[in-house]
Amino acid sequence: MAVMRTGELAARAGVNIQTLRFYEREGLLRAPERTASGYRDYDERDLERVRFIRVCQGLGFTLHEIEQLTHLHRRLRPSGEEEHVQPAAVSGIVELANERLAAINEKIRLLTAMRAELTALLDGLAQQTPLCPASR
Amino acid sequence: MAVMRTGELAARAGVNIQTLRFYEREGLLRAPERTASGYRDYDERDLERVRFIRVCQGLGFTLHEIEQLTHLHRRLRPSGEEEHVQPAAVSGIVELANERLAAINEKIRLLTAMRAELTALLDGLAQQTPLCPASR
DNA sequence: CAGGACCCAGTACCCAGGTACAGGGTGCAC
DNA sequence: GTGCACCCTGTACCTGGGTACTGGGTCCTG
Repeated sequence: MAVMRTGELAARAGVNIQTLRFYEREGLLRAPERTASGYRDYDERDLERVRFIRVCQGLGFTLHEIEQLTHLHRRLRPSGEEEHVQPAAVSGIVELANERLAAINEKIRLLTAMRAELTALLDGLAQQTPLCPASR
Repeated sequence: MAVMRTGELAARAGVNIQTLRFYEREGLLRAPERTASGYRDYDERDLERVRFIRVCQGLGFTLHEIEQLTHLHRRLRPSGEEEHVQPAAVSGIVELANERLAAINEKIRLLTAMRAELTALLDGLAQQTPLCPASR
């Protein structure tokens, strides 16, 4: 099970094969299992991961920030009881999470303002342009 | 009036002087007036412009997209009557504007989802961690 | 009128994030 | 048992977006 080779993952995620190897080298993507002959064997979670990376990039996060963000998810995720977060590390994690949250909120704020402005401009144009395009 | 040289603009916008010249070369920033001795002379609008560019970059737009976005603003702006938009060009502009608007909405959607997820994770952690950090 | 803080153009360089190429090994269909 | 589509590692290269360096001019202050 879980048979997905680089070519397929690349195609489904819409990235270049070389990009996957690049992400792996950079530590953004886990090193997957290998078949007996050394072929990488990915699963659906890897696909989700690559898509997540691309979405984040489109939102203006750097690869480094994306790594941090993922790290956060891993540390905060309630993944059963075994890997309970040590209290000592909590405050640092929460701090980082709040920082990231603030960055996200700021982006939303700026985008919302941009949207409002662009919408207003379009509305203004609609008013200025007569409904019947032939008139005058 | 309107005396602001490269050094001041760069400092106020928080960018390198070379970056301003780069933006000018790339057509993102208008070529400003020059003093008799050839010094660039910027005004407040240029400062706004540079800040806008940086904000957009932080939101994941490329310089090319930012150029388009600005172009849109210039074409749509109700800047008095003299520069009335020709009906022929309207449909293309509106189309581009709607495209940009869709991109903005998508970014907002994705960021909002990320925020929700991160917030949920933090809430989960708060519950899992007892209020009194010393207990157990 | 000299010195330091600024500006100019031109060109070379740098970093992040990929992308391509070379030289070789699988795997399976015919 | 060979052809073709795929995979491997390693290394070189490319693009976007800057940044630095060189060799010179300006402007103001002491």
